[in-house]
Amino acid sequence: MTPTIKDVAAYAGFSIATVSRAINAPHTVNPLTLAKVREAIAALNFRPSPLGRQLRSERTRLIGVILPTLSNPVFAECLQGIDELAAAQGYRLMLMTTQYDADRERHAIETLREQRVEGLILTVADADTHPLLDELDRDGPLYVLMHNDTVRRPSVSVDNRQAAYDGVRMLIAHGHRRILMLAGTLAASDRARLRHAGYVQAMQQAGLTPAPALEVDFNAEELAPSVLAHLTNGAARPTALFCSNDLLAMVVIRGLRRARFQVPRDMSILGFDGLAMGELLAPALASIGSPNRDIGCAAWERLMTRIDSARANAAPVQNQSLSLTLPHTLRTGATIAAIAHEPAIVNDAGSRHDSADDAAIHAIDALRAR
Amino acid sequence: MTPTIKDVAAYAGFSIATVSRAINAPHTVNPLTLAKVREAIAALNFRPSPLGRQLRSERTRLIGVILPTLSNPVFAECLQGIDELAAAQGYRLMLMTTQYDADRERHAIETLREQRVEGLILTVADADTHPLLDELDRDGPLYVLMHNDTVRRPSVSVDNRQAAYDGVRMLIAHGHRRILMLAGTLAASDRARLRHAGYVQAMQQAGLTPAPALEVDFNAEELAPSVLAHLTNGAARPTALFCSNDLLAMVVIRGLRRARFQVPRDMSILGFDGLAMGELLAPALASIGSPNRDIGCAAWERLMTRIDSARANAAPVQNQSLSLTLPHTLRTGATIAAIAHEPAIVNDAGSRHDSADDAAIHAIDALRAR
DNA sequence: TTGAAAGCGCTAACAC
DNA sequence: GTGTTAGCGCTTTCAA
Repeated sequence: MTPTIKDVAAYAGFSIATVSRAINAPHTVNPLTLAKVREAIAALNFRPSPLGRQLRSERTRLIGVILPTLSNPVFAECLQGIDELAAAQGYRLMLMTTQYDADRERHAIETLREQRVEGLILTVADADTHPLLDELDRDGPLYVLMHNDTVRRPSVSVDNRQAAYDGVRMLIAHGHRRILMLAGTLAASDRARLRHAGYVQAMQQAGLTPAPALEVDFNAEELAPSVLAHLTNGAARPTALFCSNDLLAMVVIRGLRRARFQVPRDMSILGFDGLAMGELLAPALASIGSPNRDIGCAAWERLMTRIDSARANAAPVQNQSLSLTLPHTLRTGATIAAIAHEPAIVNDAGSRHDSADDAAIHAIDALRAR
Repeated sequence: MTPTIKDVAAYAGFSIATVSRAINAPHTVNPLTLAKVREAIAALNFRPSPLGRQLRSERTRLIGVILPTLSNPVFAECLQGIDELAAAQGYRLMLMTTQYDADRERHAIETLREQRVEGLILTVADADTHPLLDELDRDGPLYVLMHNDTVRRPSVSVDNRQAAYDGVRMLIAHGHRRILMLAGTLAASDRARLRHAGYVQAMQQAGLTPAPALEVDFNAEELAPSVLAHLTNGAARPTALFCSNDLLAMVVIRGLRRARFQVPRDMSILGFDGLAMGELLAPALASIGSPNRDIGCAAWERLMTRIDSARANAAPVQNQSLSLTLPHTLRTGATIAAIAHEPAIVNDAGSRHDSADDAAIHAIDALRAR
């Protein structure tokens, strides 16, 4: 069916070795021979099978990518970055998604390992306590985590604790004092934990009382009554919500709206992820931005570094820390309103500002200068 | 490094043939032997290399997926559907993106073909006039197109012309008479062409004058002044815009907003794609929905059918048409306002409705009954 | 029931 | 500069 190197050799009248050389080291064969071989290749529309090649050389030029889902643009953006570099460097990508399911994570790793991927780029729910990763450390292919925020393993992410801290400080700078954190059903993830820690830190530092993260069902059409009660009832209701991701923020905004709550007049909202989509909302979603594409690219580069050094010598590169932290951004948006009736807790005891955006910008400047 | 079948054989004290049989046809080996082999496999943490296996059996269980981009959730959703089925059926996916670039399309096909994928699922800019697809028809792997709306090739999509027609009729039913179609920079795609054809048909049928599609730069922060002029100037300005996709619609809404145009009061907007995200906007985006996930799944199933029948006998299945059309939906949203000052052109000369949504629902019923 | 051996497509020694 | 040959990990006759 598909022509093999043998067919080419027969057609050209040379041995398969010569054909192989003509393909892989053209300068070592007679130009005339080369021409004939090339003609044969063209005539037969031959393309070398990577299978035989890989079998021989132990190099597959294959990288596995394991993501929780592609429904969240965060991961799609990462993948986009990875794909760009992979294509440019002649690697192929094998993709599997897990929906955060442990069984599927295991299955994906098994499958990709069977395929002899040279490396793995992945995002898991909780990196620290992940037994599969220990396995990989021992004898699996090299890997780099994306988004998982841990110093214990090779990873690329933003500083989730710091980012959440910055974001919540911004809310506080806008005069908010009753700030609640909302988390998706994946409250157990390392990121969610760290984001909550940042929230707690910012609150305490401002002399405010942090609360446990409120879990919200992501996929529900409406906000659960119990959640809505938390958000809207009584005088002690929060004036601002820190949502652990943008998709969640959008769902919450819709839920509030249906409950006749206006954003940001009745409730300020801060998301996390900095989805491009958020800027198209009205009001534009305020969010802590994570450079998803860059995270993908950085993960790729880390992985390549690891692979190259593993190939060169057995000693892994130890002069760089395992985890790489990329800078986050604070995207001010129109979903945050300043609370006027209480004095804002901002260090620069300067002038009051007219618009929420002005205040936000100053708040950020203050944070950045920190 | 990684254990091979030989290591297992040596460890278990049998030949590699027996090990192979123990793995692939357990019932043909002595239970005692089987147990020993399995023990060896477990002890060495052996997993058969698909490379050797594929080399032998000519089956890679590998499917290539080629998409323009993952930044548009439309494609991410398709991929999600494909991935689900692939995982369930023990296939692996190799992904490449093209950014609609012809060179990259060619390169992707070459690469995947080299990898000996058993099939290809892809979306191209324009399927009808695509030379690479002719090549695939001749001697490439089997393929199925997604989203490309053509009867000439194996494909899965919605009926773009009909969908656009339905959508524009809905706008007309809301009393709009000056309706403009906006297209992204990819106005040359088969889909864009058909959507415009549907628009033209709906307009003409209502005795209105269709206009050429107005091209809008997708990535620009602001709408181009020339575009804005078209949309906002004079008494003849359009009252409704049919955007050839949701992302474009969102960009347009933002641009209009910046120009102090309110949606839907000053301009009604209808998108195309039915992105889940659109429902979270405020106002929720009206859109012609395409079942992206299902399109991915259907493409998968078509491909499997083609592969299976190709394997069974050389004769391809001819009793099903090449292209499969999936039903679209009309998602009414708050971005469409009824125009009160002109009588709505609706067949049911019944009662006037209070809200735009009511009118829309009736309009759809009317269309559906057609 | 098990083993020996051939061969899938290719690369890389080594010989000529 | 070119050919011969071994072997990558596996499946699959064919014999025993």
